[in-house]
Amino acid sequence: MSRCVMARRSTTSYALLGLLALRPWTTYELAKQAQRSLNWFWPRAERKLYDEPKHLVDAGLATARSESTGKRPRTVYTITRSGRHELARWLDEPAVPRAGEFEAMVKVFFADAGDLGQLDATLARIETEARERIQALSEMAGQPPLFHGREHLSALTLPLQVQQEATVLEWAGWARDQIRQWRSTTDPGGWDARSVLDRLADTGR
Amino acid sequence: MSRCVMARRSTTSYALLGLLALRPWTTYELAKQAQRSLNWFWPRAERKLYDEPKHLVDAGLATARSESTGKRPRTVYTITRSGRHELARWLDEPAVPRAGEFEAMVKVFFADAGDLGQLDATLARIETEARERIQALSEMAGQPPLFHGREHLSALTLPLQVQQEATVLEWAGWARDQIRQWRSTTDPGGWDARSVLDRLADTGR
DNA sequence: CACAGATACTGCCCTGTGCAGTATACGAGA
DNA sequence: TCTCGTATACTGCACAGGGCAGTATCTGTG
Repeated sequence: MSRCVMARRSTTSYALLGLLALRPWTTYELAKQAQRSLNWFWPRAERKLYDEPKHLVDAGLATARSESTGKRPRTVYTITRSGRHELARWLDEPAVPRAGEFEAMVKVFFADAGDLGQLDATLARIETEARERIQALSEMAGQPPLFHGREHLSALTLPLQVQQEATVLEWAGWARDQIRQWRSTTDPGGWDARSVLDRLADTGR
Repeated sequence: MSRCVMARRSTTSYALLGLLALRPWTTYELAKQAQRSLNWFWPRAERKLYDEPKHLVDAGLATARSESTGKRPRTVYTITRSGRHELARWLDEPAVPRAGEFEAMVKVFFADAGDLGQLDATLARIETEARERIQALSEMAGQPPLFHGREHLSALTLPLQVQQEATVLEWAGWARDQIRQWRSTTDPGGWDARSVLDRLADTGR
């Protein structure tokens, strides 16, 4: 049946297994739901979300059932007893460290290759994005829950997402204020970088 | 010489091009420096950092010079005029949205597949990691700068990194406090999830 | 009845990761 | 002088993941 039942599953596998623990889903529903709920802390391309459930079946953690809507086929996945057990076991493993990709910050870090207008535009886009995300998150919080009996878990995780965005928003505003004092991207004029860094060095003490 | 001079470069390419704009580096130095400075907002495996400079040379954005330390060869990369121009042009492009991977949050979100002890352990590990990172960042801030004349850019970017970690640290402490009021991971008892969510829904207004 | 938008995927090529493997260089201590 | 640990300087391989294009059917609205 399957060659590698014992292969270590990826985080993406476990994330989908977590959704399957709530109820059975078709691949399409699973992909959409993953993008709605998991995208904030475990973003994955739709393409990937179509492949993973097959691996779960190979590993015996889920079963697939072929159904159809008229002439169009669809696959419904259901978690197995072994799948629930494996999910609970996974919760014990220490997680891989947090990692963030923030291309705009690369542009800020190398701002001295361009001019102040470019830097301010980058910061402005960061602000706009953060504002939009806070909006989206607060709308999510206002809506009735997709699964009753799981509101407490949303209420535990959502505040961090919102606060992360608020932190970015506040920082971008501060940064735009600071660079107004600069002469150019290579010359901050009288702006005191050292005192900012020294204050950070103190927070670690 | 090269077949795809016009291919769109990846963010990783531009990040390394940014480092090359500061001074010439050997591949090894470039890889180490990228992990020290860029890892916070653009993390990439060392393996990848060895491949990318070759693509930059193919695209005419850098030149490679073979040197040697005794019998051991090494390659020194230098940015070209065309490379500096391309880097400045890239600063104008809107950046791809921020994306974060946070496996521990997946474990928190699916905590109802396990017990309160597992959830608390996950939150405790998040706290420890955040504390260690704040420590590392504040040590970076305290050290003399690697390039003089670039302190202002570190002073602009570092505060966000520190504040992000502080936000995670604070949230994890709050979350541990909250779950002490829960009966189990599936039953929060009298804990009022709704009021937390309603407060978040208000922040977006 | 047409058409937009949702459903339900697959193939291809490229980027990126983890790990193992292969060397040499160099300084500190036995 | 020899050894050993650490830094230097990479490459190969298998697999995870992303972006995009393509294919086809279903359903509700005008």
